[in-house]
Amino acid sequence: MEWLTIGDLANRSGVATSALRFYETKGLIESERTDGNQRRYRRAILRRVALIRAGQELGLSLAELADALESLPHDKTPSKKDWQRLSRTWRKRLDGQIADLVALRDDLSDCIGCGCLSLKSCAIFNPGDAASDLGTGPRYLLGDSSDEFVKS
Amino acid sequence: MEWLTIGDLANRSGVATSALRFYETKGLIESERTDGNQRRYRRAILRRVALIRAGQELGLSLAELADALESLPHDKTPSKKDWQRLSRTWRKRLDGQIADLVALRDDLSDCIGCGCLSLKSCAIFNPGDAASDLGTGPRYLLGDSSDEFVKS
DNA sequence: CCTTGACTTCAAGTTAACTTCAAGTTGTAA
DNA sequence: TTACAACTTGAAGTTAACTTGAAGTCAAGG
Repeated sequence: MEWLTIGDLANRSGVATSALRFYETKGLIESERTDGNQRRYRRAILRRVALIRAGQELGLSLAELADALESLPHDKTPSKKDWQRLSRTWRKRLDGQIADLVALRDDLSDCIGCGCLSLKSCAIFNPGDAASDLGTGPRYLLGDSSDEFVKS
Repeated sequence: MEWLTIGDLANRSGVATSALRFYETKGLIESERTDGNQRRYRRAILRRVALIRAGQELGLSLAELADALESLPHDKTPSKKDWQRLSRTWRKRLDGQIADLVALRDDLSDCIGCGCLSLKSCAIFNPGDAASDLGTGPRYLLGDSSDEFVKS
């Protein structure tokens, strides 16, 4: 089995054929065509698809992945260097994500203890250090006069 | 300032007025109306909105949040008990998320070391324990004859 | 040769979480 | 009382990552 059909690739990778075609339109993968215009894939494509799924699990968008995979050879298995460069970058990203979540958890733990009866003193209600990469506007939740608390 | 207009709330919470109206259609928040049909919010709404944003940062969908906030009083500040129940649930969720990411990182670290020249032995390429909550289909990436590796 | 499953393209549909727009109404400061 | 910002609703638009459907073509076994 020198070449894989799109069905073969779908079975082997666990990714739907529709998704594979979609990836191709996005420039994430490439294919050769038969005389009858059907896609045929080199076997190295399996690794590439695996990388895409792994990257997605990391939270990368397809656009970011397209970018990251740009630097890898399309036609053959990436070299050790290729892979190390990529995996080190991804590891840093993971470290960051973990750190953010741990910080959030610590804040939340404090909150459980404090009963969280004041917006002013509660870290959860007062981001600023939090992961604000998705935010649209300012997130200042302070400034309330405190008489609205203490109610339990 | 007994009642907040939607503009006030937007400024204080950092959430756009359009989003606040949207939250209302989703049943996440409530409002009274003036004679002229404009929304007026109790000040306790601030905490509720803050909770929504905090929950989103945790990765909860608005639907899940609507569910979680169901159990909290709409009209007044939640009691210490209310809050502790919620925050403990969320903390568990966070713990899980962190554990998943740490596992992924450890796998990735191994990969950096190994140069990752074999799909068969690499944990990243062989999920199964990985967070498969987003997946659509099976994810078996094994079963390649090994002659496609060792290339660097 | 013929059947049938696998393949092709392109357009439109899906979900989440909003935003934007249009057209009209309200609230308030001067 | 008048100007004008802020408010109202409902519909449509946005982005990501795909899926689904329609209508037609290819490949391989019998």
